[in-house]
Amino acid sequence: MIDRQHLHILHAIAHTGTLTEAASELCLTQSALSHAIKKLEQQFAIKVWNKSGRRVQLTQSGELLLSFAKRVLPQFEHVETQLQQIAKGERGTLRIGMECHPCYQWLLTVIKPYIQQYPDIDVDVRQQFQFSALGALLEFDIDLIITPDPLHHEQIDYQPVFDYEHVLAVSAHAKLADRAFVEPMDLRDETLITYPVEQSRLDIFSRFLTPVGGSVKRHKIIETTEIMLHMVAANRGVAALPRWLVNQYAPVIPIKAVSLGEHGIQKSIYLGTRKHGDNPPFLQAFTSLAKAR
Amino acid sequence: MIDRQHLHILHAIAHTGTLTEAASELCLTQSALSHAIKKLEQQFAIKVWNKSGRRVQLTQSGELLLSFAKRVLPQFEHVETQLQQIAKGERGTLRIGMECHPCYQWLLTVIKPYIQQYPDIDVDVRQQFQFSALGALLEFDIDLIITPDPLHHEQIDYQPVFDYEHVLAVSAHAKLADRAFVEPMDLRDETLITYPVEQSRLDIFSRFLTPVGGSVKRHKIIETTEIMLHMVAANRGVAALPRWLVNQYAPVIPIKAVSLGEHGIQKSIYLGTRKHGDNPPFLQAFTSLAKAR
DNA sequence: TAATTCGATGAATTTAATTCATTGTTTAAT
DNA sequence: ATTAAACAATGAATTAAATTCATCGAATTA
Repeated sequence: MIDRQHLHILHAIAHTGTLTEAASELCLTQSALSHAIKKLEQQFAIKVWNKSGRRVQLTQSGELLLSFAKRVLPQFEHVETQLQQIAKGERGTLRIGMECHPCYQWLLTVIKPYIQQYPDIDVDVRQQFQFSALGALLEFDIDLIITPDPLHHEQIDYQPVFDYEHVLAVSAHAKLADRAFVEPMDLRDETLITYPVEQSRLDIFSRFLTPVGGSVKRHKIIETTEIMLHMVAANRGVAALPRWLVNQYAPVIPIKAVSLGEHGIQKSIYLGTRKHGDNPPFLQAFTSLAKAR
Repeated sequence: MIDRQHLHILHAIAHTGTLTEAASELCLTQSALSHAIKKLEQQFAIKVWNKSGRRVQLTQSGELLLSFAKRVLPQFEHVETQLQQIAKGERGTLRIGMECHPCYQWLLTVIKPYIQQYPDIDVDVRQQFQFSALGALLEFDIDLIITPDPLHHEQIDYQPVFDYEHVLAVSAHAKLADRAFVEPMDLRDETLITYPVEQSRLDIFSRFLTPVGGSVKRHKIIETTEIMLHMVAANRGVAALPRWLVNQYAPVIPIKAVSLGEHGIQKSIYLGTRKHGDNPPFLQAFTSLAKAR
């Protein structure tokens, strides 16, 4: 079997002309090279070089191997450089799984400075795991999940990175728009618009309506934030969303944020990572940057 | 150092999914793969895979190595195939050194059937060694010399492949044109045109003039056959050349062949090869074909 | 002609690769 | 819930391979 070492030997021979010099270049003895190539020659029943005087002269097989060596050895070196960059955290792909729709807006504000600071790190945001990113994290398909609902798991480490209030988005012209906050009973005759998530993971149910036996008139599912907000603005329903998100759209879409209950629903965005495994350095860098923000 | 074996391991892992299966594919134990990659990991301070359940999941480093393996392993296999072809004599370059100008004409008639019979053998005819091909043969720069002058050498084996008569080419209108043969004395007042070779290697001197103390009026050096023949036709001199060569040009250039001496000078074209060394099988095939012709 | 340089080679040695035997997990089956 | 089977990791033992050492012979240089 042709081995990388054989290629190194051929290469060294080619530009020194003698075994002895080539050997010292490779920090080996002349004997080692001679034996190594002899073995290759026996394996393939070829000659790699011929003695010509007291130098060596490559045969056709030797020239073939040499040209292969010149082509392929730099590729090995390149891959090794890349591995070293990965080891030093200078290169890699940060694979992020998103589990919440509105988190994306927040994520952008973190990614922007991150990619400037780490130009050789590819950032790969995957939204297809929207509702089951945990499994993907455990399967090493992603390295980080961003979620407002830190489902407890033995091997996952969560860290809060951003606090916000979960509020009710209502049309600026709705009768609830002037209220300082709403009570569960106020939603009895409203249409509630939510993302397509199981009800137990929607805070407006689990932390607002369900505890006091409240309910809504209708429950409508919408996937995209923008359409959801336009529906709200048109007074076709209300939606529970982060306050910062509602405020961000308020100047362009006539909507208003109203607290859910007297004290509001306090939430956080969490970053989830595997406790064990090979978390690369640039992942730590990302979480640090996210927390500092 | 990344080794070819590491790439084989990565490749096997990738399409089996488990160390155990990959190991049996490579005719090794699971332990061997584990140790081999562990060493690589330590060397580069990386992780190549992570355990995910009881399978194994490649990391980014692992994927990098895998894609490299997929790219480079086929190249190794290709080169090995080429080496085997060389070993079996199915592939190679027949490097021929020409030592005589007129031999080229003869060579063409041999090469034509040869390249049809051996389509994977490149034929490389080098004329730059015209007057010192022997050294090139001993230095392994060529594998075969074609020469009418088999300079004896311990390590060179000569075989005659083509007999011909060395004749004097004269203008069709010259007074010597009607002679059955010329004597050395007839050249006393002639201009002799030869190739630029040392005089001792010119048969007209060594086998015709010098033995009887003959000489010529002038000795002119010309490198190319065509010009030489035109000079002869214009009666500007005479030249010693193979009869078949003169006859070949006679229909288009007004020249005539006259024997040198009553019995003529009989010559042969020889093929010279190294007695020892790595003479490839297709070289033997060439000499056989040349002799059969 | 002698001294030097170089590659080849067999034997000895060192180094590296591989296996063996075992452990701890994970998954599937009972 | 328990057990059994499948799997990867690991340290120690073993085997295989690479490398060196010590010479030799051939080629070149002084």
